Amino acid sequence: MQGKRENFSRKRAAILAALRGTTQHPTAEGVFNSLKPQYPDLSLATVYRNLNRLCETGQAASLGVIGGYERFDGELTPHAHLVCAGCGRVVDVFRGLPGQAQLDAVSGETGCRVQGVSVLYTGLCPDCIPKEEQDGTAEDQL
Amino acid sequence: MQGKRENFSRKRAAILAALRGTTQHPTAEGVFNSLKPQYPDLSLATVYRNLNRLCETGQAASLGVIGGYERFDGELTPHAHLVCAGCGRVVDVFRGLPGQAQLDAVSGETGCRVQGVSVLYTGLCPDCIPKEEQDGTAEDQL
DNA sequence: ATGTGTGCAAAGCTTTTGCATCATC
DNA sequence: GATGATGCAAAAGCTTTGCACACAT
Repeated sequence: MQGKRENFSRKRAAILAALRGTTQHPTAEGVFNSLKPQYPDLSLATVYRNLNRLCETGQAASLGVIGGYERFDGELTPHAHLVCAGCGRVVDVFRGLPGQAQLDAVSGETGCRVQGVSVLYTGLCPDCIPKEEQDGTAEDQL
Repeated sequence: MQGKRENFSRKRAAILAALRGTTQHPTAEGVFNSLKPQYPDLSLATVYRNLNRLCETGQAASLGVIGGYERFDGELTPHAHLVCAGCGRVVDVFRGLPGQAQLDAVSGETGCRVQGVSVLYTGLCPDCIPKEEQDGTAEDQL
């Protein structure tokens, strides 16, 4: 009642803010956990509902299912991602996207109208490279 | 008794053959359905088990989860894919992969050791382009 | 005989949904 | 009051797993 409209849903705004405030590409449960302290009555269903809604309205994006969980992203600039095989972390990659020439090549090869691309690299993040180099100690750390 | 070993598992061989004999990137259930007539006692669990095993042993590949289902591929040549937004079909794309220069750029930008890439285009296949152009009739055909 | 592969059914897990309630305007 | 958002719990849906039995060498 401050004269300003409450932004419709405080929790939806918080979910979007949580997404924008991290580069971790969290899962629904990750978002839920990060918000739970501040919103003790938050429900996982609400997080799912709003995450989907934010994606539909173009305010957020989904990376798709990685390792069994759908991961979400608040960064709207076109970019690729790299999943670390060691720790599962997902890092942003701004240089690994196909250029217009490649999109044209795809159109030409397939006869399809290309609308978008999603590029997912696999590799080892800087933290996990040394672990891998020592030996096979880097099996399963979260 | 033919002197030759039975290839260990006839059903596993059939599953791999089914994968290699199509460019449809089927789901587990798709493989199951295509083999069921010939192997009436085939179980979906067997398909899942062998599909996973074939991927682990490098004889097949997984495209990841697309539209809720994991899709599999018997084509081992590195290539990208395009998912048609109209009909859901997945078509092979052999020209849309990042080159070594891009991989190096990713390494340089992120400090990660790049091991692989998976590229997924979105668009409209030749069959669905006209449908889209007429009007919005192309909502939900399988 | 021994080790694998398989069918069946149950369990697992993430995500969605129904419904009653609560908040917002 | 009407519309939209939420919590809770149940349902849904794909995939995995346990176990007993069958098959291959």
